[in-house]
Amino acid sequence: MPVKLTEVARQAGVSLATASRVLNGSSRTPAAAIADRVRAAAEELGYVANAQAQALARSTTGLMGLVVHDIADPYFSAIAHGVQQVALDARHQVLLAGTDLTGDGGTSADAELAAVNAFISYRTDAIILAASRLIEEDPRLIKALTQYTNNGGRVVTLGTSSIPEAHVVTVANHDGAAELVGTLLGRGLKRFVILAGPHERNTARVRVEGFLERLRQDELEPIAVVQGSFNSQGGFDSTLEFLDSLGTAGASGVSPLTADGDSPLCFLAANDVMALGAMTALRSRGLRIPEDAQVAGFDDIPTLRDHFPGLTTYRLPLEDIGRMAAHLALTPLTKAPPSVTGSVVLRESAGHSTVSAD
Amino acid sequence: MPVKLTEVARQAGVSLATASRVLNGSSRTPAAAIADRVRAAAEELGYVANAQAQALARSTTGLMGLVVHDIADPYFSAIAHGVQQVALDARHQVLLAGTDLTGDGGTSADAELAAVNAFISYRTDAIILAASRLIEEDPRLIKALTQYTNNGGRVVTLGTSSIPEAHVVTVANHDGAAELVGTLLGRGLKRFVILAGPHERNTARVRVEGFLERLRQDELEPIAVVQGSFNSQGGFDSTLEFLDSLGTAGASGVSPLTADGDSPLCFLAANDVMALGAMTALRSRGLRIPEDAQVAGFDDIPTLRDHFPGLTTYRLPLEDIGRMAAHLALTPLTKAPPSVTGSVVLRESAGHSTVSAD
DNA sequence: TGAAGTTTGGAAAGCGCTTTCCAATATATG
DNA sequence: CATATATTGGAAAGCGCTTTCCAAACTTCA
Repeated sequence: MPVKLTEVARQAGVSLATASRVLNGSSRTPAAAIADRVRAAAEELGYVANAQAQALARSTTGLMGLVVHDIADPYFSAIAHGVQQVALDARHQVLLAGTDLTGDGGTSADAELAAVNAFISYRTDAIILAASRLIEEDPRLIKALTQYTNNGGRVVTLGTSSIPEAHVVTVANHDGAAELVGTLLGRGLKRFVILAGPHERNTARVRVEGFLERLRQDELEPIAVVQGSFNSQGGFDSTLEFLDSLGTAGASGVSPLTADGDSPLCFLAANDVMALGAMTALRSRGLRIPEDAQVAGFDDIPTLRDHFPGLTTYRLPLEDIGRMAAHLALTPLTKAPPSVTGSVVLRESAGHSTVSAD
Repeated sequence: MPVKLTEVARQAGVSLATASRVLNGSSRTPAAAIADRVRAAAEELGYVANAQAQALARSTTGLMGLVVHDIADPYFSAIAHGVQQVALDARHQVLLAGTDLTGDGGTSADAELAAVNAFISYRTDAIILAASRLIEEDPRLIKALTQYTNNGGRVVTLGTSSIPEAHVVTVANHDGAAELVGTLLGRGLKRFVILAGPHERNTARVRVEGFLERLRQDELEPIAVVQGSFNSQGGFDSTLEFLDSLGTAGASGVSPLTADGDSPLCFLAANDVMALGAMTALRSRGLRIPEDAQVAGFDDIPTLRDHFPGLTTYRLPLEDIGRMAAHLALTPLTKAPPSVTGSVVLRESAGHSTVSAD
């Protein structure tokens, strides 16, 4: 039903080949007079090239697939934003899929596999896996992606992954976590509760390891490590769980978490949204931040800008990460594979102007 | 390079037609024995159908295009999330574009046109325009979309639009704004500053009109209407601008905004992110919320869950809106076009437990 | 058992482009 | 002026599928 190149060619009185050459970027450029006629005809008829047909003929689609976990999570949407920028510059379209949507009651690994298969089916030129990798990759995923790369597809992952042939944007999850703890230790904090994400998620696990390692370096142990889902609710639930586990033991004073002389208790969350959930939980129990309890996150998601009290965190340049991933996805890697580090950002929620560090 | 149907057919010892019929959902189902052979061959070779070729042959792509403004804005990512859910159920892939990315220094209207043209080129089965409409639609956009719908494409917009043939998800922007103000008035608030979004954006404008109309109904006028961009920064800047415009006039007490006996000043923002920016601005001037100034937003974006003080707002079921839009995009509208209303959510930032309403 | 009806698999014609050859014309060279 | 060399437009062969016909093979029923 849409007008096709044949019609443009007829209208311009040229052959199909000529029309194709002037309209859709070929190495050969027909004479100016002819070209103008073709362009005029296309304009008049409102011709829009059929990208599907072009893809079939060119065997490249101009598509790039992006797999996130939950696009409504600021972490992922920031990355997606970065990806989009590069895609736009490279005149590529981005196909988006989320692994939090498990249509048929499957796991998020199933959702990821389904997304990847869909992308492969659409012959995307590249696939960016931004949803955090699992410790144990699904063999079906590996198989599909291996075949994909063998066929010329490019795949990019964030952090590290056990996916062969994947280009990876290395992120300082471990070292950043350690650095964050180091800074907090330097500000006099000593008592930590770790709000860990799901253990099978690499990023979550690696960050927690970074926390623990740095603590060990100072011969410290966290008071508790609570596992929770990798979102606000997870931070909220874990925090409540921890508070409840204290039982009536600490129900004495205004600040049940701080015995006299103790440094304040600090919750280290595996990411910012968990930290925010934790703050909400603490508040719901009437605890003041940072006086009664402190909180630190990881990522520095953009929405933190308007949070109060400000969340101490480790800043990752999320949009840059998205951009790098997209670059890696599109261009045959010239320089060394990118490695991203961030920096500690101290805000009111922890280590900023604590009682002990002032 | 990827294995194709011909190879599967050969391997299974059947014709191309048969292989196609068993693998890619046809109305005709070959005999069970044959079908098994074909499936086995496909599995063994790792066959993945080429969606581009299918699209060409079937003249339907299974794609749906989603145009948002800024995917990193929680408002849009919530909607996108809803869209994704329906797309997944309908086995469609979603192509994402953002109008905040203006590659070649164009306007966001240019970006939207480019996105729509790209979607048309990829022959998406439907296009959802979630980026807020302009008062004055770009004629090129209208032309492109009209041709698109004439060719069987479906287009969906949010709010209202002057795009002919578009299916629209009506949203209670006006009435919701009025209701919100009504509630605040009922709680004793009388003095308002409106943080308006860009006037050319329909949603922003309509909400402000709702605010104004309800005020007028009580023979009230806002103290000021400040224009700002439709994001956190816009709310921040507008608020500062307003505060500065007060000059030294209010620099006397702790709470320069409230003369004795006055009800507190309340900032009405055209959306939540602006409201959050406003709160940040107020805080930066040492003003307490809600004691010194109050704030209300619009949307109830999911990230509000963890904000403190809680933002009073008008809750819109954003994911539902996304879902509805996607439904409208995929199925030939059976019932009446959907109309979405929300509800006022009172939180600490305004009208919740104000001095005057307690 | 034969005619009519019903399945079932396959051949081949597209779907809308790109691109390789080819032929024709224009330009340069001896 | 004839020949060699660029340049340019067009015919046609795909790209990997779907789907319409057809024909062959079975059923069914009188």
